[in-house]
Amino acid sequence: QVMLNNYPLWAKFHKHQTEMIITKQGRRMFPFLSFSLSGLNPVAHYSVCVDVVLVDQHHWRYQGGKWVQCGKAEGNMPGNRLYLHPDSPNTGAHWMRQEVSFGKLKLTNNKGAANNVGQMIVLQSLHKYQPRLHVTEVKEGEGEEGYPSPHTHTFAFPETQFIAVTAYQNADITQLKIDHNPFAKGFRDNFDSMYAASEG
Amino acid sequence: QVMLNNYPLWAKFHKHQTEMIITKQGRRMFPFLSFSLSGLNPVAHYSVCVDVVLVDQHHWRYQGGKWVQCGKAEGNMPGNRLYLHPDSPNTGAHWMRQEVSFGKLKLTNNKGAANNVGQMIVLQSLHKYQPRLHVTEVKEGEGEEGYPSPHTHTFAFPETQFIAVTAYQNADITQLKIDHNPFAKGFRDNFDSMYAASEG
DNA sequence: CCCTTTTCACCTAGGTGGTAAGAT
DNA sequence: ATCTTACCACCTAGGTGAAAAGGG
Repeated sequence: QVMLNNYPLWAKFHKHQTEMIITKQGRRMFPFLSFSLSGLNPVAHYSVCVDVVLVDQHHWRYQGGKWVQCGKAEGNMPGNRLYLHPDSPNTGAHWMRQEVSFGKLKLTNNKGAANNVGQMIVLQSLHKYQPRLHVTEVKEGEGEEGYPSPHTHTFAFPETQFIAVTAYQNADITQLKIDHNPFAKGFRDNFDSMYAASEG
Repeated sequence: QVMLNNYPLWAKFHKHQTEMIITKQGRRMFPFLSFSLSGLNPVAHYSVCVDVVLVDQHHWRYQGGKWVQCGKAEGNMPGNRLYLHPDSPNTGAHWMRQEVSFGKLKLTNNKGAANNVGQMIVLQSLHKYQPRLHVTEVKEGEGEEGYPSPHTHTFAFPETQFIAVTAYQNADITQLKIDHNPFAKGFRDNFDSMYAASEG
């Protein structure tokens, strides 16, 4: 009923333990979440959103080339952890017509950014997280859009788990980002050598 | 109840008879439509949209430095002329909180683009148009969003009238666009001379 | 002849990781 | 010592009018 798009890429990152940068002004995820939905009622209305929850109750530290647990996580986290898909609410037909992507979702460590509800997800650095997809049927007149209600279906793909960081720890992850994120093209080795080769 | 933002700029263009470029792939308006709404019920739901209607039934031609009428307009125009604000539907509080802008609205002469409903407004070159703002209270469960219903309020500002063109006719209009549209900065005279002056 | 389309250099706007400085 | 922030060069993505080419 729900498929994770770009699964092979997610799997490559997951094999090395995915890291996602968080900044004060907010940083996009890469890879970003994208799903294909099916089995909805084409004429019913749904809201679709993503939230991000702690996988465990530990700090993590990158030490000797490995991620290791280290002490307890801090108490209740302040800040928003829910991101409503900008198309919400919309019909089942709309959600099934094309992939449902969260390319503009941003992660931040700025607790004050909780004001921008629906803009950024507030996380804590060096904690491990699991993004989840929620598909909620909205019966018109049932209060505000978006927040998971009794009629919500929730989906979580372990391949999308990540550790929030303020700087990359594992060089393998850095290289995967550089190789696959178009905005990091400036850091690709092959980029210069393409032209260097054609000059000889 | 509705105010046209950036009125002084619109007035400057209007004094010279505003022109708006239309292209196959769609061209943004400049200036773009932006309104401030007040007097709505903060908890009621509204859809907000813009449409563009013919001002008269004539072709226009730019001749001898003046716009002159010239023959009858063509019959019924095919294609979409309605642009739903991307935030629609939303609460009165939302619409009143900040200006309601249509900066991404695009104008086209491509009749086949009528597929992209809500993306582009299809117009005919060398005809004079009046954009209109529609604010529709949406009672939940009343069919689809957006199209003006019996409970719609409509507003039209004569200062926003324009003639659709595929290339600018009046050099005064071209200069106003260059002077005020940030994306046309490359054509501003002052741009190079700023540096030239500081070299002496 | 008049109008439209295509292509271009030049911009705005903003997403990358690297790096060095700052904070604890 | 470890983690965070600010700034940077370098990229993607796409909005400008000019000018030349295309079309009826």
